[in-house]
Amino acid sequence: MEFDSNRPIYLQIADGICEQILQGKFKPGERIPSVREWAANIGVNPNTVARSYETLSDRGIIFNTRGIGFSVASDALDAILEEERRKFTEEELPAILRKAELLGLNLKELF
Amino acid sequence: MEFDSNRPIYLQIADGICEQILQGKFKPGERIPSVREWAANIGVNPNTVARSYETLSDRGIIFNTRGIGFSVASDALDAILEEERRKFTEEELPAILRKAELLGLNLKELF
Amino acid sequence: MEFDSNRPIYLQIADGICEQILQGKFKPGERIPSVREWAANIGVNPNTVARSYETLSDRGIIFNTRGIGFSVASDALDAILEEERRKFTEEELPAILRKAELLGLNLKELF
Amino acid sequence: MEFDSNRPIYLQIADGICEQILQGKFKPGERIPSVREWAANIGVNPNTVARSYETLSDRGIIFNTRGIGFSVASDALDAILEEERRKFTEEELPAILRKAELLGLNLKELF
DNA sequence: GTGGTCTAGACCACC
DNA sequence: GTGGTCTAGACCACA
Repeated sequence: MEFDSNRPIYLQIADGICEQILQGKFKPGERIPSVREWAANIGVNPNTVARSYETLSDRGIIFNTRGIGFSVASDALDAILEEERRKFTEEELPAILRKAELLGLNLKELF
Repeated sequence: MEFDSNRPIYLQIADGICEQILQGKFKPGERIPSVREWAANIGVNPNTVARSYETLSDRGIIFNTRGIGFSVASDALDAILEEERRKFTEEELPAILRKAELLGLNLKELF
Repeated sequence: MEFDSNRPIYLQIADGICEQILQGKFKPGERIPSVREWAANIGVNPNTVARSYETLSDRGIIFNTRGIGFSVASDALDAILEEERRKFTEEELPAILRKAELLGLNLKELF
Repeated sequence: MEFDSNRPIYLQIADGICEQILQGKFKPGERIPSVREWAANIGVNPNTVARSYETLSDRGIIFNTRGIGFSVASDALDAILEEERRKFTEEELPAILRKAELLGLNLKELF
């Protein structure tokens, strides 16, 4: 697996998990691979994957069962989409609109 | 001045200067404030501003005259616009459109 | 059965058994369910329940008879109450009162 | 500095910082010691202190200025008290009341 | 087996 | 100088 060096690996791993959830490869309620397994799989240090899982857990997308491992939360899909929509409408879209105006580009023409 | 902690301050400062050039506050051929002056103005370490000026200089937007300071290049506006328009239409806009579709958001409604 | 992830499950199970003894659901001298049975009942690994029983056994609340299983000790109620009351009045209550004062909360109002 | 082995060191460090803020030793807006400095001071690995600072940052109690270090948030005191009050009234107090009832203790007498 | 914590030490971007 | 990230490897509690 390859990573973009401009973004922390642990976040890119988390992104990847989210994507797999959105694509239905990891389903709500199901276990995801263990930290060690996934780390070996993608060739990074287990601590790095642990950090990815921890952030996903904080965001309510996966949860940990002691001694068992991490599983996809039942509302993971909603949580992810909700997160993304918020970021999009509150941050990315306004930024793009502002920039288009600054550059004198007419967005409607570009569609 | 406030900064987004997700992006290096020196780049945000450079962005700000580009914006002021686009808005006509700094005109081609004119000097811009000294590193020290600008740093004091926005409450930042002079090294940071120096780095901003350096990157702008690398991009041909400003230039340095020994003993004088930095001035706006004669073709600064074109340089900025060309650079930004390319990035915008080739990278940012397609990415945004793809994402909007992925999230099931209707862009036209959001305008 | 649901568990608080901040406290080991085996201790939470032990707490539950103590409670049932205090409530009279498990009476002194009577057998309690086997490790396997109880584990299946609450959906937990038998090892975990075994550990719960072990700690209760150490505290003199239940005892093991070879070939029979675990039973509630004759003085289990006293043992539990004595243990808990001491911990409560000497440790927990003073801590709570101290904290309430520190936070500027009036306990009497909160009842 | 000594630590209770039943609680992660990084959380105990965070607790200590909160206490110092409550006591006015670290004031809102002021810098707190750097990660490395504090780590050397209390004799733990810098990574451990970094984790403490990170959790405090997530909780809005301190904030990071790039290249400068961490400082106490302006509303740190409120944030801490708010956190503690919530934990107290929603978790600790109900637990204590429930336990008192189970033990047959009359709380009002104990005051 | 699982994840959680901690250490040691490295490299990096940024100020 | 600062913190952020990553690796390597250890030990532990828990299931």
